[in-house]
Formats: sequence, C-alpha cells, structure tokens
Amino acid sequence: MTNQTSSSVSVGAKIRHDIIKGVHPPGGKLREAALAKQYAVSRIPIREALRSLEAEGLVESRPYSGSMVAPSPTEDAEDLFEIRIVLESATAKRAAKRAAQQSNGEAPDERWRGTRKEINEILDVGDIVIGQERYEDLAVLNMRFHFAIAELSGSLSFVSLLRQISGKIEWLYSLNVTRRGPQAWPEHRDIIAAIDAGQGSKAAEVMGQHVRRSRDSYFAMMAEKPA
Amino acid sequence: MTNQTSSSVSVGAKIRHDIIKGVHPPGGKLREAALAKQYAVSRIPIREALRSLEAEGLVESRPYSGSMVAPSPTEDAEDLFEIRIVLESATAKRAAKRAAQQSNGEAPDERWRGTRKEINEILDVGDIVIGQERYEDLAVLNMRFHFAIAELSGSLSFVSLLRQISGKIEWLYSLNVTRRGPQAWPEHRDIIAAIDAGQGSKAAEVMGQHVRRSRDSYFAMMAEKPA
DNA sequence: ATCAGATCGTTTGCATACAATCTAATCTCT
DNA sequence: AGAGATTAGATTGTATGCAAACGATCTGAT
Repeated sequence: MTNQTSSSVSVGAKIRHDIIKGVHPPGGKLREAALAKQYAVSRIPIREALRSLEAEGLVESRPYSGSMVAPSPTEDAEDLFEIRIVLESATAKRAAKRAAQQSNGEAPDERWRGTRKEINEILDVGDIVIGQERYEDLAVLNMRFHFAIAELSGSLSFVSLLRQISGKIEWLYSLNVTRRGPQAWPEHRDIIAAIDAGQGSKAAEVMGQHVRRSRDSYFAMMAEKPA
Repeated sequence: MTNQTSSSVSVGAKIRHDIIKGVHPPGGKLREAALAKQYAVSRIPIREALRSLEAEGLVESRPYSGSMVAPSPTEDAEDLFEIRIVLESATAKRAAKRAAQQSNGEAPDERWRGTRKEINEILDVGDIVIGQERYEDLAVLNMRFHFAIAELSGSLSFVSLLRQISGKIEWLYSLNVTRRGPQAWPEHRDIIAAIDAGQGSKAAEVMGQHVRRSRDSYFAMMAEKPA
C-alpha cells in the first residue's frame, strides 16, 4: 500500500508549473513528441497530462490538431474574479456555519480540526515568506489557503470546482504577487477570524471584499504597465 | 478541415451515458480491459475517456488502483444545487446585460444571435418532447438550455465551470425528471424573457428561483421514496 | 496572377507489448 | 487460531510502432 504517484501526474505538475512561469508562452503549440523528449518520458504520460491540464483550462486541444497553451488569463480576468467572488463567498459562509456546529460540541470532526490546524501553519509560513521577500512562493501558498477554506466548507463539490479554476487563478495571482501579496496576506486572518466566530454572512462579506480588493489591485497594475 | 471527432471522446460520451443510466452503478469498479472489450476499442481511448469523466466528477481514480464510478450525486445534492444557484444566477445576470448591449446596437454579435436562436429551438423541441411524454430525453435538453444561457453570458470561464458539474447535474436531474420536468420547462421561458428584456437582477432572481424549485422538488421526491 | 485540387511531410490517434504496482489469497510463525 | 510476511495473479502505467488525419506546398488550368 505505497500509493505510488504515477509519472503522468508528476510530469503534469511540471508542465503546469512551466506554463505559469511562462516557459511555454500562451498560444504556443505543445507538440507531444517535443514534450516527451523535454520531460524524458514517452508520449503517453504527456497525453494524459495534457488532458488534465485541458480540464484545468490551462491547455486547449482539438482532435488531430494538437494542443496549445491557453490564452493568458488576463483575457478573462474579470470573469475569474467574479467567479471567485460568488464561489468563495459561499465556501466562507458554509465554513463559518460548520465552525459554529463544531464549537457546539456536535460531532467533533477530526478532519475539520486537521485542516483548521493546517491553515494556521499556512498563514505562519506566509508571514515568513513575506518577511524574506520570497514572493514567488506566495502564489502557491495563497492557493493553498483558499483551498483549505473550501475544505472547511465540508463540500467536495466546492473544492473540486475551485480546483477547476485554480490553475488560472494562480497564474493570474502570480502576475501581481509582488504588489498585492504583502497587502493581501493579513486579510486572510480576518477571514479565518470570522469563520472561527461562526458568523456566516460576515465571513462571506469579508471574503468577498478580499477578492474584490485583489481584483482592483490587479486592474490597477494592468493600467499602469499594460502587458 | 473535416474536424473528425476522435474515438476517445465518442466512447467517453457512451460511458458517461451509461453511468447516468445506471449501467455502471455508483461505486462500481471500471476495469479498463473490460471496458475496452465492451466498447470495442483499445485501452488507450478508454483511459482518456476516464480522465475526462474524472474531471467531470463522474469517475474517481487512484494511481495503480484503477477507476470507479463516483458515488451517486444524491450524496452532495445540496451542494450541487447551491453551486447552481450562485453560478447560474451570475450567468443569467450577465446574459441580460449583454442582451441590453445588443439591443443598443453596439457591435451586433453574430455568435450571440446564433445561440439566442438555438435557445428557441431547444425550448420548442422540449415542448414536443413533453407532449410525447419522452421524459428521458428531457435531461439532456435541460442541460443544453442552461449551457446556452451560460454561453449568452459571453464568458468561457463560466461555461467551462458549468461543464465541470454538468455530469452530476444531469445525473441528478434525470432522477426526478418525470416529476419536475414538465413543471420546470415553462419556467425557462420566463428566464429568457427577463434576459431579452435586459433586466439583469430580475434574470438572476428568476434563475435562482428556478433552481431553488428544482431543489425543493428533488428533496420532496427523495422524502417520498428514499433510494 | 489567382484559385481549385492533389500531394507529401508532420503530427496526433490508436493498438499491441511489456514493466511496475497493487490486491488478495496463502503461508509461516507464535 | 490469529497477525504479519510472502507470493501469485490481476490490473494499471508506460513504451514503441503503425495508421489516420491535418496543413502547407506544389501543380495546373482558367
């Protein structure tokens, strides 16, 4: 029962990382043979990885025509932020409701306590990373925080839906992380505070504001230095 | 430019259909070799299809352990309806806003007109299907209607997000289609009317109510005859 | 010169074959 | 008899080879 991680998912993670880092530019063609040589595997794992990335929206494919990197997420930044607002407000509200149930002593959920603990660690690590100005590590930490909130909501559907757009969100976030990152990180503690207090509508409101601020910061950045 | 549809997507559609129909029961193991023989293709297209279905949430996989049909959507019905409420209210609102822009004569979008036309056809076909009491065909028509609304919103992100949960939604809908279908279908015309009128918040409200009624009908059905 | 149609090279799609891993039934030792 | 190690069988993961389809280029007629 070693639960080995197959090579197609690890190579998928690498390609995903390289897309976000800009190694494979948006609109660039992704030839299976070239990728196979580049990542030192056969075409089969490459194909499977491309299917996963297609589901994440980072890659677009057409039968017999091949795959290409999706257009830069700047194209639908407005949409992505709007989706986050409605989706993550809902997860925050549900997480707060579950927190209230937990403190009422009903069914002490071990899984809940685990992710709640993990959030504290994520926040602490984020503080350190910011102190060292290692902003390039903040995008993935930010994503992990928001995933953890979704997990607190107790709904696998919300988690997998968030995962579906996580690629583009992380991509978008990394474009503005040096500006928005240090400012945004402390807001996370406000969100988790509202959740701990069991205040559903306040948690939703704080989360919504958090995302809206990220959106505004992003568009302000784009207005200053248009890509 | 024949744009041939590859065999892995067609077999994927078949498997998907069979899952919703219950041919492959929830929790049942999906052995690649068996599926390959059953659908008369090699294991490769089967694997690709399973990856797609996994992204849709209809299949769960673990490396080296295989795939199984996801638990019945009844498990997270509450979550799915809540997701639809927040997501589809947003698409309806945006569709109405775009409709207002269209009627103002700004940039007559041919693509918009196309899907708007398609919606009329879907609604008419649905009326016929209901008249003939062919309810089994209504689930896919219902899904196509809601997809078309998402397309009217002009946001590919919303469309692909809806696609992510469309499998489970259609599955859930088909469980209650004989009860809810005839009642729900006319409501679609109210939704499109609000969109045509360019009334964003009303369109969102009508869509929200539409989904809420589906939810209530579903749970009423489950209360009567618990699966 | 332009456009329709055929042709060739490149790339993806699929099938077969083999290796790596999991699972469960068996065996061993206490 | 029961718990843990072991081994055999089954199943998934990966590599290689071949067929199908696409896209660009060339050809030829108007």
